[in-house]
Amino acid sequence: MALRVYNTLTGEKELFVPLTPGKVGMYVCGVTVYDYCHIGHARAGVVFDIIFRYLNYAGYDVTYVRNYTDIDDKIINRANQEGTDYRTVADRYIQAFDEDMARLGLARPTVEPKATDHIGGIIAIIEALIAKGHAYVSEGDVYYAVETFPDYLKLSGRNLEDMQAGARVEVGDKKRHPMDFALWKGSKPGEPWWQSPWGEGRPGWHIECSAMSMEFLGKTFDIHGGGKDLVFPHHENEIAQSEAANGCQFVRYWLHNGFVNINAEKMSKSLGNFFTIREVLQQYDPETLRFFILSAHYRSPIDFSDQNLEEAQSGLERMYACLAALDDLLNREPLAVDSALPGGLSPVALELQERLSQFRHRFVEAMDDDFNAAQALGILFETVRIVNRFLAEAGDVTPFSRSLLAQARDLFTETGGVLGLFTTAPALWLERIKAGKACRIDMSPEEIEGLIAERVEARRAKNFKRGDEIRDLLLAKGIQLLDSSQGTTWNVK
RNA sequence: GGCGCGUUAUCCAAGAGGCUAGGAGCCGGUCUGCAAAACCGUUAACGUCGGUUCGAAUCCGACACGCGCCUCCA
Repeated sequence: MALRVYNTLTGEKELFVPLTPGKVGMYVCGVTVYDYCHIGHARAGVVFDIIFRYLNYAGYDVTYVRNYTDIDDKIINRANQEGTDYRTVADRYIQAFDEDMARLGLARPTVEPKATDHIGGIIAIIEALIAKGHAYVSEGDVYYAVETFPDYLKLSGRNLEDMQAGARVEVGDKKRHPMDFALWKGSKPGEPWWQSPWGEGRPGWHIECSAMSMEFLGKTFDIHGGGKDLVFPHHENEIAQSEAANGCQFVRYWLHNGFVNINAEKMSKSLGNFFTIREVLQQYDPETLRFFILSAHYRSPIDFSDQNLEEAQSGLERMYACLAALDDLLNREPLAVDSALPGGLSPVALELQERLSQFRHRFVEAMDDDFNAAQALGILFETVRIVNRFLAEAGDVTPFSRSLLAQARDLFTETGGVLGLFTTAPALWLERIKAGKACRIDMSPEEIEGLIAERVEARRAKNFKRGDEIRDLLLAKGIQLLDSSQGTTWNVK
């Protein structure tokens, strides 16, 4: 099997063939830095993170570019509101973005360019477009003339007439066609500006991505990604700019991730139904959020809700608990005698051996099918079950069973590396989850320990009534007692 | 209005002509003084109506419902 990806441009899954064998150039639209990132940004970040990781895993030498758009109307507006300058606003939210993405465990892209560091490249493309008759100057602004580019709207599969039918496009005097868009905007007093052949001004939205992708990846490159909402107008306009300026294909494979929904509706600023990443991370572990995102295919919509996050956490806990059990066992000394001759293996051991031998192949098959992480997680879960079964049956550890379990552990580490999971020592992670939940109760650990001690006494005296009373009392406060042969511990439900 | 996507069991969610997806839950078991937790086992589904086919969740058509883009958006 080979990697197949869904290409928005053709509307089909296609065999992935890079421009240069063994190498991949990938550009993903980052963010406009004027506010904190929300869960939608988290999804886009995580989705393209695992695409990046998987391409690396598959042996490609990947150049991954993810930009910051650090000059834009919204940034200027924000700066004006605060009585500061655009640079202060942009730098603040670049830093916030970096913090959020780091917490989500994203690998750093190869390059993370800023639009304002590429004004020269931007101006060069605009000049080329004007020279070729695709753009025109109008009162200090420069506009792209969409009618000069026959392929316009090929990505979103529309045509100019349909777009205008129900369109809410203002017909400005400055534009020749209502769909024309700004490449360069003349600056008003007090606004940031750069010197250009058309006077003082700043780039429009879209052109920065054409400039930065060309700078780092060339005129034609393999993968361009972003959220579905960028298909029109952003990516459509990028195509128009780059292909008209360079006279060659811009991007070979267009990949777009689906939205994050709240109650089956798109999360968006205008609807006011969004959660920032930092808000959510106050309540949920970052890896839980990542796991939640990976539990659905990247192109499908995903519904953000407490129930779904709780379920994600349960699932991830199940995996981590298995890993913790594995680690625990692997840290023990195996028996010297190797009783388990292959012919004498138990059915469970045989099944585990069989599963492990297929594991990598099945994982790759899932990921090769348009990065189907949800299916890959299913394979991990199946392996967890068989490992648990083996663990429950295995008495003493023999060198042979130990090698099987070590193999399982290595496979989890390997595939976890692709999915960005299992980055924490399992016992530590489980402990952290427990501690996080403990913050929600209104009882001190001392009080709890005191009651547990009383209950131990009562049970020793066969006063089960009192013992159960204490148990119920604690449970009512969300504290769950865990009795074991080693004694009683507790956690928060 | 134009263009596109989706509908899988109680819930979340893969799959895309014949092959156990998976998770959470329910139920049963192991454990326990009884429970809980943990682990194991188990259950059930393809929106409606037609069509193609030996065979349809899967392909085709119609319909219903939901959603998205067409304004800034990941």
